[in-house]
Amino acid sequence: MIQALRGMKDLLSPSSEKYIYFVENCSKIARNYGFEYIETPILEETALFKRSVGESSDIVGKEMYQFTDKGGNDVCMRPEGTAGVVRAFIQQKYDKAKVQKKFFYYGPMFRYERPQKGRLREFHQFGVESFNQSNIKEDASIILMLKEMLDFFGIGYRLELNSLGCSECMPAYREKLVEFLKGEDGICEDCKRRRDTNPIRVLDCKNQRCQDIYINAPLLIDNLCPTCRGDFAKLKEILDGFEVKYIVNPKLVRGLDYYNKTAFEFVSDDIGAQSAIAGGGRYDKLVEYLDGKPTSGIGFAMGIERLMELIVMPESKRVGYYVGALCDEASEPCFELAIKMRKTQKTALNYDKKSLKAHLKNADKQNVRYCICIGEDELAKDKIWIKDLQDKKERLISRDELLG
RNA sequence: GUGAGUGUAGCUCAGUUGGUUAGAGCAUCGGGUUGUGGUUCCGAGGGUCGUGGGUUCGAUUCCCAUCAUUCACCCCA
Repeated sequence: MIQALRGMKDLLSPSSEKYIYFVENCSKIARNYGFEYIETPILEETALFKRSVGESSDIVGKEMYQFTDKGGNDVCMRPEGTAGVVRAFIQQKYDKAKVQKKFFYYGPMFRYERPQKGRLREFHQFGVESFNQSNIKEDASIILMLKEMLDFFGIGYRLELNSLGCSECMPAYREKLVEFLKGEDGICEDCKRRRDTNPIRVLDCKNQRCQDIYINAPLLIDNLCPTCRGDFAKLKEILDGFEVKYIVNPKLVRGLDYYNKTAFEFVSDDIGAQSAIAGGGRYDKLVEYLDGKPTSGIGFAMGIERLMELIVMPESKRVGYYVGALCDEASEPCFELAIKMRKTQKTALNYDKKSLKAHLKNADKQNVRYCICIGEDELAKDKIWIKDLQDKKERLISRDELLG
């Protein structure tokens, strides 16, 4: 038997219904905030991700679905959504036009990882990107929008906030941290490796011994330049004004290299170890890295599979019709009737002649509102038997009455 | 990539101290006298006990390998 590849899942009802419910409602909210739908290719040149996500990240280092296509191009299946949107932004020359643009997207992402709870090789994200909005109010409104989405679905979460600094303050801090780490030999092997590749990452190491050591580590939040410090204070002020609860986590780092300044993460305690349900932040240098004109950017992405674990669908009401024949002679009329009804109504049709009991059972199982049956009596009277499964009333009506 | 756990019916699982016809619940289908559902009662179908090898008179059970899957580390949404 051929089965789906490891870490790849088919999406069937009821999960598929939940997926649509999720993206439709998120899309609606995003549109209210002025975002427009964008779709970018799943396959992109490998260089795009190497330069945006960053070669130091594990995503690029070892998790990408990378291969050479038949034309000899080095290509990748996208591991995240931002890079492609930024590429499209530049390709449309919006950077040169200096226009403000807001996009939302959703779709599959690919990372070659070992699957576990909340982590698949093909997974789906819903994300937004906003360009040319350097005002800190945009950071705030994006967080407010994300909060609104999660609140809509009744999802519980914790919001963590940090500032990663900018090109003014970050490099100096990084050196300070590396200096601190040089004197600490008690840290774990992973942290020793990170010390060279991506020192900021040591701060969110899960090893308790490391964390004990890092209590004394310098924190970026204490080393911000005046602009970053001011913006971060302003952001907190706005969020306070809207009564958004958050905690400042000075050890929050984002996994992708392109982030600076505002960084945030929405975390849930109810879905296992992979607890980040949404994450994002500012990336004011990314457009330049990708050969565009200097353009600020900010966005976030949500892990749809992780969110779907937390969403409870509203109870579905009985809707539509079920049509079934009680005798062989009625099967043609039933077929024709159903086809006509389908022009205006959701109509389930059973091709087989069955007992009334069996049809009612089927109709009930399919959660339709009305069960229609045609048998010898109905054919003789040229009427249609219809029962409302909700209020249990039944009657005989004419064809025209039903279709009209 | 590392570690641990699990593979028995469509699903969730029981069971076999190694021995004849491997069980339950749910789901499916049929029926409970002549055409009435979602909560009933009765019945039926459905399993080469993940795959390959080894030990044994005999393996679904013990051993090894392999594959799949789950969880955790790593990483990240």
